[in-house]
Amino acid sequence: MGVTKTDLFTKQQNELAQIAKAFAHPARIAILEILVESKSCINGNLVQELGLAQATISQHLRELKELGLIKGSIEGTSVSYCINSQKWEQVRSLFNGLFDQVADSCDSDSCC
Amino acid sequence: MGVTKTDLFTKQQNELAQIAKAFAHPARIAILEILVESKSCINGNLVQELGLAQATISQHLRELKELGLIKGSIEGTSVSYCINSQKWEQVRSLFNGLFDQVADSCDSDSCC
DNA sequence: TAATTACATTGCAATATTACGATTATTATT
DNA sequence: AATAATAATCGTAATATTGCAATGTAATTA
Repeated sequence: MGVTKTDLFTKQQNELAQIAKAFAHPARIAILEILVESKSCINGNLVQELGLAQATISQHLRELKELGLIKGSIEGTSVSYCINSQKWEQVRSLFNGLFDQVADSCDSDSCC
Repeated sequence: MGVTKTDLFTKQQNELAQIAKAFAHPARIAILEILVESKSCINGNLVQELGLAQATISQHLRELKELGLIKGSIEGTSVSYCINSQKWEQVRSLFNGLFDQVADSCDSDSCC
């Protein structure tokens, strides 16, 4: 029904899925990459860099902000966005927690 | 319009976003975790483990298989699924490629 | 061969996501 | 205060995703 049955899953599973959604769109990946590179914390010239409308970018930024992956601070008439490196580390270990499990269980060649 | 403008982004950005979608649903996370733990490559008793209908699980399995994250082999009347550890490593480094960029650029406290 | 078992596929309804034009704040400048 | 600049929000259309009942398919067993 297009509605995820969150109650069937653990808190961690739901959390990881929620975060993964942030990465599940190329525009948001692009935004994150731009913010990472220009650590000077750029604002809405994202509209120029990417070819999307202002409203669309703003929407993606909000999603990233709601998940805590980025922070935004008002800077004159514009808004300065940047990576929230603390959250970033959390997310990294959330993913690696899953990734590493396979590495652990596959040290021999017991996998198919 | 609900349609992603893939042509605006790089191949890598689209690829990472595509893979991230695999992780963007708790049922698929749960499935992957179960397959990781029971490296003996379990089949559709997933239906019992998770509380979803058989058709729903099958659909999630197909998505994971199409992305190459899991493999399935016919085993009598049932199907044995397991992690594709080769692809798994690729995915891990795809994500870490992004994650590490922040670590690199934030060694001092130049971030906001 | 008929019945059974285990999955995959199809078709559909409900909800979510993506995108953008238009409008509405908010702050800065004149 | 009026204007400009910048970005958030609203409303809406198009498409995607999630979930399941029903049906189809392939291998196994009686």
